[in-house]
Amino acid sequence: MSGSVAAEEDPLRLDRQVCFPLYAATNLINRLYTPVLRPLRLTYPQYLVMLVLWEEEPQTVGDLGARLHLDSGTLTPLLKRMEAAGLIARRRDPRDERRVLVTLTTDGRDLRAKALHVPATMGQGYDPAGVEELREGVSALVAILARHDGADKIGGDN
Amino acid sequence: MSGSVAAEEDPLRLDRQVCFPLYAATNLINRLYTPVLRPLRLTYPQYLVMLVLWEEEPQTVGDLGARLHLDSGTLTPLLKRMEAAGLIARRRDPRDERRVLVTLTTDGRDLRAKALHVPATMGQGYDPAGVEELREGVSALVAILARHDGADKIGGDN
DNA sequence: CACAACTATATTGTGCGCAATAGATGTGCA
DNA sequence: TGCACATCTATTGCGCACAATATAGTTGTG
Repeated sequence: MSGSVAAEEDPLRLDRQVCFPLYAATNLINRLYTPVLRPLRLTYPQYLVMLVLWEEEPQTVGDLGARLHLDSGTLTPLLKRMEAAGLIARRRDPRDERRVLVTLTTDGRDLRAKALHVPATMGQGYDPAGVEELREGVSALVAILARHDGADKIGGDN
Repeated sequence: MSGSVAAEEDPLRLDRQVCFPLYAATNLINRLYTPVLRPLRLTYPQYLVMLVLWEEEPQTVGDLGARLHLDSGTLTPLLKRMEAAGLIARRRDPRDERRVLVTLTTDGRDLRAKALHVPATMGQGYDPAGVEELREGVSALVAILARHDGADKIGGDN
């Protein structure tokens, strides 16, 4: 290769990437959640929707998308599967027929009790302080990324 | 909600989750990479495969999977698309016909020059020290998660 | 040599995730 | 009032991501 020291700073090396560990961690976490969520008959994204609905009800598809950073192309079929599973109900908002209100069924509300152990089960064996630090760091990144997401439709350089 | 102070420590609150910001960041990043990688005719996972191959060649499907934490169910069709795009070649290892060796084509090697700007483009506007700190934190998490991943097939408690 | 156990990749089926687009409803403004 | 424009959800097409399974190849043991 080149003899220059600066050439050693190869920006394309996999272990220089920030995004790759995030990508890998997400895949690995998803894989670890799967067996824990299987008894609840939930996938990880469905679990996230339940977390949001357990906090507040009803929510529109747009509300859920804003909270989870997902769009209708992802949420509509996912919510239909959850509706078919009897966890939620979907109906048009009579005050604004463009909106779809998502509410929990009794089964959906009852499922919360069975989910209470999930965070503890998943968090087992990790240093709580380290995890909290990581959560804050990644959350800050999400806040920045979310500002850029879709921003180019409007302003430009925010 | 409840009057109890302990009840406020709801483990199911979305903003208590560590995994959700990781999930959201990954989706947001993927969305931001898409327009940058489009001129290279690469998706983000395909870009990761190219990063690995630009570092070393040839690699088996298993090598790529170990490096990226993906299995053949994901890689096989992805690699076939990259082969159809003329970026890589796949052939059975004559020394061990079970293995498939993945190599770059000339086009694949040449693409590296066009990819050199990608890290700088994506990293624009971020504090390098903060990014590096985050990278180390998430990488450490990946290392831990990877130990658990598939470990239950063998030992049990690592 | 036989043959069971193991390894590596491929296939199948399901569920995201998103860009692009469509279609229906609401809003503002002349 | 009428009509352009914006908003909200749904649909389509494609590419992951993975569990479960299948298939082909290799190795170890007798």
